[in-house]
Amino acid sequence: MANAVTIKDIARRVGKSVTTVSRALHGYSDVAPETRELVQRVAREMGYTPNVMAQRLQKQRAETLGLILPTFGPRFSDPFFSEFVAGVGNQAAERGYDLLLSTRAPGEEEMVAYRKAALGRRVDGFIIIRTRANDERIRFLQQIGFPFVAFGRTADADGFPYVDEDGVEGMRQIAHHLADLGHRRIGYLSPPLDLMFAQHRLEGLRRGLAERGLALDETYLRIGALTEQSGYALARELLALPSPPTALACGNDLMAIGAMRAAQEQGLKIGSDIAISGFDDIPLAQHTFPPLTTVHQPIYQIGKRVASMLINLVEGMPLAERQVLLKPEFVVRQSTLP
Amino acid sequence: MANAVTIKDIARRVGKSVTTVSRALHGYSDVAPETRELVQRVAREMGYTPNVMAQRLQKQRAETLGLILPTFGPRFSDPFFSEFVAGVGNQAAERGYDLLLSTRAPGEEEMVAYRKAALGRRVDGFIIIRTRANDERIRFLQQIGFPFVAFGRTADADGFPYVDEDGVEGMRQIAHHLADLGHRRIGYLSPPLDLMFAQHRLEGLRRGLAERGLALDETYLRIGALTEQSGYALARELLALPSPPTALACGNDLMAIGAMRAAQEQGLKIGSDIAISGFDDIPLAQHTFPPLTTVHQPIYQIGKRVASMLINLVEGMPLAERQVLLKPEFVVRQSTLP
DNA sequence: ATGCGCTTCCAAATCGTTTTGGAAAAGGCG
DNA sequence: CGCCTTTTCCAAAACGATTTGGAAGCGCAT
Repeated sequence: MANAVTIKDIARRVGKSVTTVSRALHGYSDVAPETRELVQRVAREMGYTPNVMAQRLQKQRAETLGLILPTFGPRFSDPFFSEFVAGVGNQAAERGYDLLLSTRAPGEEEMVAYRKAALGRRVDGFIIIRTRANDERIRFLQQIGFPFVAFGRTADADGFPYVDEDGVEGMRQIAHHLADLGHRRIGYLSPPLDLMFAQHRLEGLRRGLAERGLALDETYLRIGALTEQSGYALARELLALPSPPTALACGNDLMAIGAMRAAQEQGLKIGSDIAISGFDDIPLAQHTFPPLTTVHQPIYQIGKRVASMLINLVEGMPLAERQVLLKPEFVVRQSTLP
Repeated sequence: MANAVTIKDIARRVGKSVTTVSRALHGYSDVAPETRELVQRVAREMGYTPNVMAQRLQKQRAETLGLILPTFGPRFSDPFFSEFVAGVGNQAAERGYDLLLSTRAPGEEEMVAYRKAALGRRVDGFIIIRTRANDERIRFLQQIGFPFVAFGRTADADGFPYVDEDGVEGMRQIAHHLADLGHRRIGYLSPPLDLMFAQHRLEGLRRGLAERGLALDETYLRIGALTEQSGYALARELLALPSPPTALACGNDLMAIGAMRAAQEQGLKIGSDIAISGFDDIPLAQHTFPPLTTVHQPIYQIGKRVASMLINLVEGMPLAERQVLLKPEFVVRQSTLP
């Protein structure tokens, strides 16, 4: 690795001070046009690239956004995350920011990671995802006054900036859909209820059913992890009941995929024998057999939007909207149709 | 955001020089035990956290690994990547490194991203994934002598450090498996052949079939993207042939999932009417219906390993093995069994 | 008293930028 | 010529840490 060209090298080469070189490179008006061009030419010739650490130290900004994915266990592979990360990353890049990524299971170590990154000024702000009803991460960042934008809300309607999709509304539509198809025994596989979106979706289901004069039968309610594995196991339980549900709503697409397998293993024809729905509309949802009825979340766009808001926040620009609640888009596919 | 505590503040508080404080905090032997303890106590009390940018500037190290995911289009969601990223990220964290993540479509902009991150010393080294037969990224990094470790190889067996799984061997086993089941009309959906692993897998298939006295019928060979979408479209083409294949090997699991849907839409029973295999063994492969026969890649472990090698490289430690070729593990599930 | 070796400390340089607060030179004008 | 502006430049400070190269103080042997 050849030794890097610094601004000092350029200064020596063109016979000017480092100040002048720096200002020339940034197009300040107090440097003569010829000097500016000379400096810029020489800089290009010498292959100068600014040392980012030095710039950051001086500017007192990390030009970096932090994103810590809450994951459990190594075999983590939520398609949801990759798309969100892509959105955040691209938006960040567009505005000259880096993306610092970690994965950490919720808990002690997770908080250490936040503390270190925030207090060591490794990042200028955080993006929080998978908000919890009572979210320690958010509490910490609020307490030290560190910038962040959340994808999701918390239980106490605090004033922090967020983007979220209206999960109540989304699941309400699924409830209507299933009820209108004539289903009366409707099961629900819920993600853990400390996750805020899980509460919203459950509430949406309840409300939607109530609006059709139905109530959620608690024997058909199961709570598990956000994985195919868990969806599979819980669906098997429900299908083994003496009078099993005829429709199965799932808290996310991954659980729905697991549920589909469970149903297919029992020889059920999905759509006609049993209706199954998901939530999120991951790319895969179009490619299950049959394709999955679900609620779309424009997750890539949300990633971009959250990143953009955070950068505005960090740079002290005004936020057009501090709190964004997106209308969900219900997508009917064959998995709920006879 | 309260103003940060610096080493200077501590120095003033304990009435010592910054040198002493710095050395006390790092446990140097030339500071009196009482001083050391005093300094450390005060540092804790004042909530001191070192400013990472300053440390990095001084140490001339970014303590950061770079990973640029090559992706096409926004709707990117390869479960493969998320797991790899988790492996890299966790290993990096364990050894005190950050992970700088971007996504960029192969091409001009991608190279700009590499150039900027490398020459601006934003990162200490790169992890290269999805190696191309003729890989510009690798050529560039070799040329400037910048540390990197690849997941995958290139066409010219250059001496750079890598970890890879033996795709030839993996696909050979699939070929044997399908041939031994009696299949004679075997189709193959290949990823683009500029991807090195696609070449290996195709070669493996050819070799495996040859070892059973068979040849790959070129009319059954289709090349497309690494997505369900593409697998679906190509499988439909093959199934529409006058005498369609009875087995379909796919270059990765995502393509296989698309192919499964195409087959199921035609009313074929997967396993008995048509055999379908994938490659990678993403978590989802266990949860398709029927579960997918595939070749396992310990992708999380590979991520950890690659990161670990890169850190060793960056820190000038010796590499136990510079080039690692893993034996693949063939996983038979129901998608190829009658 | 002198010299030597420890222990403990620190001023100053360094990393590579940006910014501050002038200063010198050049040109215009009475 | 003397004065005022404008243009063009730069020395030095700053960002927050680490490292280098001593120096001071002390006890002990000579």
